Amino acid sequence: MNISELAQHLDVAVSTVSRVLSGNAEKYRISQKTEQRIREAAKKFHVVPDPLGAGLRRGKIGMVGLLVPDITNPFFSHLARAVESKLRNRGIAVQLCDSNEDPETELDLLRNLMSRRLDGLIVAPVGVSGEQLASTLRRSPFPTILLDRILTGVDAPTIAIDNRAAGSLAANCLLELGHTSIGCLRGNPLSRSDRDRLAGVEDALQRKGDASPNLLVSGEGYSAEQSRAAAEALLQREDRPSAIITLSGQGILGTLEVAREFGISLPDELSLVAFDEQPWSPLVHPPLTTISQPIEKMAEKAAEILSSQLDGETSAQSAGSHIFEATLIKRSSVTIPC
Amino acid sequence: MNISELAQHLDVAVSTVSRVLSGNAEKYRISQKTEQRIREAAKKFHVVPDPLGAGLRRGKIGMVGLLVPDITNPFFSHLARAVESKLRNRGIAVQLCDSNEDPETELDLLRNLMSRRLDGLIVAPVGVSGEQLASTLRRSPFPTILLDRILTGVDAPTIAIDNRAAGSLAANCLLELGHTSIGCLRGNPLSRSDRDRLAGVEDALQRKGDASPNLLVSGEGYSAEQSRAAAEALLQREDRPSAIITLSGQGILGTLEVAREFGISLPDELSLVAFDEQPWSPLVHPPLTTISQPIEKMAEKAAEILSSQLDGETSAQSAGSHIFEATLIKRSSVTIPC
DNA sequence: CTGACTGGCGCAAACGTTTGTTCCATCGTA
DNA sequence: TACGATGGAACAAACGTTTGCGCCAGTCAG
Repeated sequence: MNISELAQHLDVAVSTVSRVLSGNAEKYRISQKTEQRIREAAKKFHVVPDPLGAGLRRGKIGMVGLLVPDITNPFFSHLARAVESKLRNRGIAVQLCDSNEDPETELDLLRNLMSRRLDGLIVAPVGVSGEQLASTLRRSPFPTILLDRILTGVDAPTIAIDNRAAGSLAANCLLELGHTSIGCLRGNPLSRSDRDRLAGVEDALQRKGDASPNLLVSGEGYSAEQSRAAAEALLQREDRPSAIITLSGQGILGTLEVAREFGISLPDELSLVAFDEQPWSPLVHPPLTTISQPIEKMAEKAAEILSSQLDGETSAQSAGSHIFEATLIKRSSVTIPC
Repeated sequence: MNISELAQHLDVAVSTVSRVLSGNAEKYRISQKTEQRIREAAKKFHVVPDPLGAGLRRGKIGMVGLLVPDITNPFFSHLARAVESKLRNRGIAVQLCDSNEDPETELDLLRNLMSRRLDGLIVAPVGVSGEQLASTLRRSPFPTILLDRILTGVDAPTIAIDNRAAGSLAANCLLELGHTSIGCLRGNPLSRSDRDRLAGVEDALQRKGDASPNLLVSGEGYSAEQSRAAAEALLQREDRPSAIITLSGQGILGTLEVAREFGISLPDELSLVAFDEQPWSPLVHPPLTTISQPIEKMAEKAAEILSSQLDGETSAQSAGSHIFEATLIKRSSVTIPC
C-alpha cells in the first residue's frame, strides 16, 4: 500500500499524508488529530513513502556509493563498516561496489555509479588508476570524496594518511636497530600510496648519510601470487636483506609463507615491518610490528565531510586534504640483525 | 542532461530516445539512422536514462539488498564480494548493510531495506535473531534469500553448510588422535549454526560410546572480549581440555591470545581446530587446522537463485534449502595429547 | 457588519522514465 | 485512382512522491 491509497482510505489528501509521513506535519500546520490518525493507519498497514517517488521529486535518494578495491582486505572492510554505520546515523544508505583491484572494473563501476542518481560518492581508488579515472571523477554530478589514496588532478576532498611519513616511520624503526640492508615489498609500483611509502623509506635512509643502508625493492601487484613472487625474489638473493618492509597490507602473508619455506629463522635472520594492523598481527609467528592507520577516524571524517556537503556546504572546511598520521605498533618481528 | 532534453535537442520524441537507450530499438522498429543519431548524441553528452524514473515506471530498480552481521568478518566479506560480483554480471547492484552482530540493528536495517523499493534481498541473519526477524521477513515484498544461517519459520530459500556434519568433522579429527577432553568455544549460544555445530560435536563424541570424552563448553558472544573471556574460562580450569574447537570464526583469535598469555605450549599441550579458513590460518603459530566453507560456491548459488527469482521463477528448483559441505584443512595445530 | 487574518487542508504540477496506442506517410497492389 | 499494409515515430498515461499555492471556514478587531 502506498501513501495515495492510504490517503484514499482515510479520506484525506495525498499531500496531507505525505506531509505527516515525512515529518513536516507542523511545518504545514496539520492538526494533531489528523496527524495521529494518519500515523496510526500508516503503522497499521506498514505504509512508508516510496523512496523512488520521493527521490524523483526531491532529486535526492538518501544513498551514497562506496567504491573500494577489495572488501576482503581488512583495511577496507573496516573502513566500509565504519563509513556505513556513520552514514546510517545520518539517514544515508550505502551502495557497495568492489572493483577487485582491477582498474578496468573500477572505471566501469564508477561510470555505473555516476549514472545512478546517488547523493554522493566515496571512492577508495585502485592505486594504479590514472588520468582516465581522474577525468571521470571530475565530471561527477555529485559530491565525491577520495579515500585512502590520493589522486592528483581531482580536487575532491581527500582523506588519507601521510604515507611518506609512515614509510619513514617503518624504516627508522629498522635503522635504529642497525639494519644495513632493507627490502621493500611493494603492493603495486604504479600506486601513489605505494610510491609515497617507498619515498618515505628512502627519506629515512638518506638521513643516515654515508652509512645509508642498501635498499632492495620488489613487487608488482597486490595479489597473493604476486606478493609471494616478490618475496621469493627478495629472499633468494645473494645479498638477502636483513629486514623487509611490506608496503601493502597483503604483502606480509606471502612474505611469511616464503620465509617459512626457505627455512629462514624469524626474526633473527629477518626482521619484518608490515603495513596495516590486523587482528591476527600479534598472533602470527613472530608477532608483527605494524604500521597502523586510524581507520575509524578516517571513516568518521569521510562521513562528516560527505554529509556536510550533502547539506549544501561548499565551505573551505570540507575541501582540501585531510591527512592523518599512522602509528607504529612495535612487536617482536623486529630485532637487531645477526 | 536527461533523455527528454536530449530528445528535444535532436527533435525526436522522448519515447524514441527511451526505446533506443534501453535497447528496444528494433522491437519498436526504430530506423537505423535514428538509432545511430541518438546513440551518438547520448554518448557525446553522457546521457543515461535515470534509474529513478525508470525504476518508478518499471517497478524495478535493479538493486538488491545484502544484510550481513559483520563485514569485517572475512567469511562475510568474501561472501559479499562474491555475491556482488556475480550479481553485477547480471546487471544488478548491491546495497550493503552491516548489523554489527546486533539483532536490534538488524531488525531496523531490515525494515529500512524492505521499505526501499528493492528487487530482492539476501540476508545473513545474526544468529540469535528470533521470531521477530522471521515475522518481518515473512512479509517481505520481494524475493528473499537466507544465507549462512538457517531461520526456522521462514520459507525463503536457504543457503548454508551442514553445520552439524561440520561439527562432527572437527570433533572426529581430535577423537582419532585420542583426545579425551575437548573444549568448545561457542560464538553465541542462541545462534542456530552454533547449536548445530555443537550438536555435531556431541554426535561424534557419542559415537565413541563408553570412551566418550569430556565436553566443556564456553562462550556467549562473537565479540573479541567475549571470545577472550570464554577462552580464559576454558583454559584456567583444573581439568583443562587437551583440545579446543572454536565454533565461530572469530573465536580463535582470543583463544590463541589467552593460550599464549597462559604460557600453554601449542600444540603439545593444546590442540586447536578453528571454524573458517582464513588467509592467515597457515601463518599463525601453530598453523591452524580449520573447517573451511565453500564460500564462492555459496555466493554463486545465492546469486543464481536470486536472479532466477527476479526473472519471475517460482520453480521448485530455487525453493528449499541448499546445503553445502564443509571440509577439514589439516595443519599442525592438532596433535596427539600429551 | 465588514475586512483582515489564520489554521487546516486540498489541488495540481513536476520529477524522468516506459510503453500501449495512435497517427502519418509511403509503398505495393488491384 | 483507391485502398489496405507496413514501417517509423509521436502522444499521453502512468509510476509515487513532494510542495507551492489557493481555498474555505472560522475568529477577531475595527
